[in-house]
Amino acid sequence: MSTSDRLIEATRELLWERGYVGTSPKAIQQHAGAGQGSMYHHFAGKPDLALAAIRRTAQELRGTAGRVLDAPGSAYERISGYLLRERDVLRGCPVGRLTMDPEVVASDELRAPVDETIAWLRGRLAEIVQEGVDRGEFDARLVPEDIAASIVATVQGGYVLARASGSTEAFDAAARGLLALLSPRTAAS
Amino acid sequence: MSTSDRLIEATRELLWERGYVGTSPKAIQQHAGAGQGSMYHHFAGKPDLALAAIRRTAQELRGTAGRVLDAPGSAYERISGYLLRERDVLRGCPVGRLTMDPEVVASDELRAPVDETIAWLRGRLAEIVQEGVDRGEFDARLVPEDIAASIVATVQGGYVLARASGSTEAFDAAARGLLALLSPRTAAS
DNA sequence: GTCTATAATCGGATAGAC
DNA sequence: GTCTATCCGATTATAGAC
Repeated sequence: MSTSDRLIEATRELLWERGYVGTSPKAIQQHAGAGQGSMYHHFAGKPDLALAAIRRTAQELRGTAGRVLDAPGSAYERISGYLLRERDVLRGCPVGRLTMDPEVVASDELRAPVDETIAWLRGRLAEIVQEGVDRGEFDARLVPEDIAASIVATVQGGYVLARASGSTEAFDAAARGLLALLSPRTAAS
Repeated sequence: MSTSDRLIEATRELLWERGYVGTSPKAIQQHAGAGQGSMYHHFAGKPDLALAAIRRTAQELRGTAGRVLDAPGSAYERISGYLLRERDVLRGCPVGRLTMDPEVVASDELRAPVDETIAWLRGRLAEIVQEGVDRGEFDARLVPEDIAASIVATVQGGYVLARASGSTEAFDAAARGLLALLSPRTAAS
């Protein structure tokens, strides 16, 4: 792995753990095993490095979520697969987390990959919900875009509940609750 | 308002806006119009002041949410009132936000009011869902604790979606989506 | 490409005068 | 109770040698 790569990876870790305001160039250099001169040779500064790290994290999330959502199965099964997929719940979402960072939100450049990733996820889930409606799995009165937003919000909020309590239990409860509401069996009661 | 109060209020604002790691004693003093000596006379330091601020914010949230949840009406109406109540969506939740702060989560003392507030909210919502089940408003197979977690997660995650896109639209979509799934009319399809 | 030196400002306080 | 002085390390770089 090149020095540049190690710097990006270290930044990804620290952004996930401590956010943008909580991450210093010095900490990045120590994690990457690189000196100051090295870091400023490869990147213009903290924002530049953060942008590279955020883009890579966003790309990775898209890949991981995409694979789950493209899996075979009914709409309900794929949504269930997304909600219940293995996660490092107590670490939170490496992308969603950035929305709580004042400097990320204040910068159009830093926020863009976050916005695009979440917009893509909502869009992909809306397509799947639409398929479910078309196949008669879900009530036709449901608005796919709204349900998609609820699904993504449940996951993002699930992280908040879990971190508040220090336990993954709340995340799982929120996911189960949403799935019960979405379940063809329950809804057809 | 006393100097002590002004310090707490300034800290509340800054914690909401920038989080714990992003808030410096100097910034607090400037916002409060107080000198350093003044701040360190009233509080032992940044963690002490933050604790007072977080407790006050938690208390206020409990009051506001409690009033909405204690309102008259069916279970669905009260949940709907909670989800759709007026909020400063793009600022996010002043309590939930703290769960993304590494130093808050690392401190049992600072995390406690956050944990208690969210646990209380989940409990109160679970009671309301249970009432809805008892009255036949909701499917009896629903697990009230799980649905309550989904409701709180939808709100907390709604803030994330809204801040990612820079628009309140996503929050509203997530709330509508969950309400549609919860709606006696839709569920009875 | 990487290293060390230097620097201005901030962070988070303590000490003591008033 | 509030103010000013002082302190030491961290932050976020830039400059120039190697």
